[in-house]
Amino acid sequence: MPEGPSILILKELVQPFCGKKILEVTGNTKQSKERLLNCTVRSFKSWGKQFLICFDDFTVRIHLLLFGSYLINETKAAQPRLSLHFENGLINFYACSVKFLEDPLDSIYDWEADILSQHWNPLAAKVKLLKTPSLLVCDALLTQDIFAGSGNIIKNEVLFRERLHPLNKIEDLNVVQLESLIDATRSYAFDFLKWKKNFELKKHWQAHNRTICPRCNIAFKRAYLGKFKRRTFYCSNCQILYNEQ
DNA sequence: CCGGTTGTTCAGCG
DNA sequence: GCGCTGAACAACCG
Repeated sequence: MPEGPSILILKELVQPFCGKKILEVTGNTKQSKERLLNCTVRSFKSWGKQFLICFDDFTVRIHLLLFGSYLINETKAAQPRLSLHFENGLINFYACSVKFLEDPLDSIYDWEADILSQHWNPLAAKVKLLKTPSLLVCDALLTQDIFAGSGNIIKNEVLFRERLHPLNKIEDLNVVQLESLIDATRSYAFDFLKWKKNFELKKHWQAHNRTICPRCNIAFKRAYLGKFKRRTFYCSNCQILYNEQ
């Protein structure tokens, strides 16, 4: 379910509850959810994969992790982790992390790191990458401090588009390649968003979960690479490794 | 029915 | 304190 673009869709869908008071709170979260009763939602925000429900003096952070899901004005058999009831409907969150944030969001989040934000700052991303020259590109695209909202699908698709082998180090890319990688990540995230809204995301996957490279017609390599050891699909022919040591 | 996964955190260890 | 590893969490699909 949840890479950054999916959280943006969630944020859009809950807008009818912005400014509304919470009339009932249920769910199996261990957090003190009673606190939310009679509170008015001031805004919904997001940072990368994190969904933020903002109140006057605190924020609820929802992270869907790998298996989390939500339903709006619907229920299913599973017990919700957190359920918020409003006069005009309800939001159910399942299998997610729920956390109260007490500090101002500006002190917690670097909005410029969110690949989907209007505050996204590609130059800041470049500076961060240049400070971690030995970082593998496959790991860089999963590092939330640099590319908040990017996940394993975005990683595989961006590396394919950029014709970069996942085991390249940042220091082995020239500045043009580095800037192109940064721009391509944001650009693919918005393609992801558009396709996801149209329920056609998978149809557009070129590398992720694919077996044959659409450019070369040879078999994709499939391996668990980098410090994150996430599933990586790549073409050993057209995704180039610039420094094989 | 089992294996696998669009993710993160934490304990334990060297 | 750091980096690394493994475990834990947990739901749905094929």
